[in-house]
Amino acid sequence: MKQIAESTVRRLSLYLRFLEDYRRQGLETISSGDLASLGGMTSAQVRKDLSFFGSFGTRGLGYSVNALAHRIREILGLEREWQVIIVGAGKIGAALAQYRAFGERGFRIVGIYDVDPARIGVSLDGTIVKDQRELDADLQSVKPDIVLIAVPAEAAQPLLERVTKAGIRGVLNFAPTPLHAPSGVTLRSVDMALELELLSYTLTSAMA
Amino acid sequence: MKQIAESTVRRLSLYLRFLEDYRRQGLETISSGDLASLGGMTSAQVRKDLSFFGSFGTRGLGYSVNALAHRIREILGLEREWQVIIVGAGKIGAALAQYRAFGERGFRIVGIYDVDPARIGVSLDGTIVKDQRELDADLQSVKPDIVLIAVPAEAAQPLLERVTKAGIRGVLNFAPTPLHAPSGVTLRSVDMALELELLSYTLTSAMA
DNA sequence: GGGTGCTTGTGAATGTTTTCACAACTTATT
DNA sequence: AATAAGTTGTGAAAACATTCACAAGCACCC
Repeated sequence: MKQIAESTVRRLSLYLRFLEDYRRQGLETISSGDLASLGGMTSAQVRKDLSFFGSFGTRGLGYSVNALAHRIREILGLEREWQVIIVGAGKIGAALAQYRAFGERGFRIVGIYDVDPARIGVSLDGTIVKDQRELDADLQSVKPDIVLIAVPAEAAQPLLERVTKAGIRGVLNFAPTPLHAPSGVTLRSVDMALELELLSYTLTSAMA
Repeated sequence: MKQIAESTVRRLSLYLRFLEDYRRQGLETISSGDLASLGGMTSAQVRKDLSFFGSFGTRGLGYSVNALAHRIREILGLEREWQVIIVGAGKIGAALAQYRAFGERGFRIVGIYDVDPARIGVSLDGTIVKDQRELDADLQSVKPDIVLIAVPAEAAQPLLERVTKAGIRGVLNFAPTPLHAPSGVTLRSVDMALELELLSYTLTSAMA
């Protein structure tokens, strides 16, 4: 299949949330215009996004809320469960461990690791923090799908190399530093400081 | 000035980090090629990004590390201090309160608020969590520049309306829900669940 | 069963971002 | 002073993403 733009996939995730809202409200159909006004985009954009994956709607009527939600979940790979481990049990790691939105989407936290003896053994939302020396063995035995990096910036790149050598293919990095992953590994970064800088830029430009 | 693409500004933030690394290493000049290989982009991209804001380099030599870093800090609005408050003192709010990377960039946390009596009065990284009923008064007196939203999803939109009515122009939202801001307000969202879904999509497509 | 109103799906047009490619300029060298 | 090596800045081209605009299709009603 042709390469789909990240912006399209990002919107697909939003559509899914709106569909789930609609379902909770007991509504059975939704139009591209409804989705667009919820998400602040145009209806043409919604239809074009969906058209990359097929034709799911009914002309004159719109989309079946259930059918479209199911199809988007399939596209995004959310019909399965993903095994996730967190490395770093500081404040950010702890926040991730108890983050409800992950579990609701099928991301199951199966392990948390740290190097600090003061953190090892502590329970974070029901999961005991393990010694990071057990990480390699656990990567072999548990074979998680995704690793969340929540360690200090300087420890992030070595950790990335360690987990990719162990066969991990998906990494979400929360350390505020750009990382380089080998090809075949999908790396995304959530950089909160950078987001704040973007805000700073926009506020500064708006004032000038 | 012409509208600058968000992707360009995002890269500018990255360049600034690389420049700071270079400065720490005592290097005085850097080429677009150096910046590009650090950030995984092309040298033409780097030069084009910078060209939107002027000509800062010397042909044959490259860019002065100090001068370029200073200029990017100016562009991003990082030469001043920003007063930031956090609403929501749960795990995410607490993680944000102690996040070192904010302070290093001139974002100063001047208040944290929550509605939960169990959290009010607690010190988070030196700042005492205040009762959210004091928020409106403090917005008037402290006049912070930026609000970080770290409340549950269902409380996020009402809170956004409350702070924008009080004159807040910049908001960074961490609740996993799309928000709608009035025009004139800059809203950005960090949606960790959505990032994981993007990862899920890429991993799923790569397998197929 | 035909008409009306609404909504999709999609080529074409437009707008935006990235990449290319090279003249122009700087420094270093002989 | 002339040459060589290196790097910027930038128009033009290419690639990519969004918006337009409308034929096609479906549901509902009379």
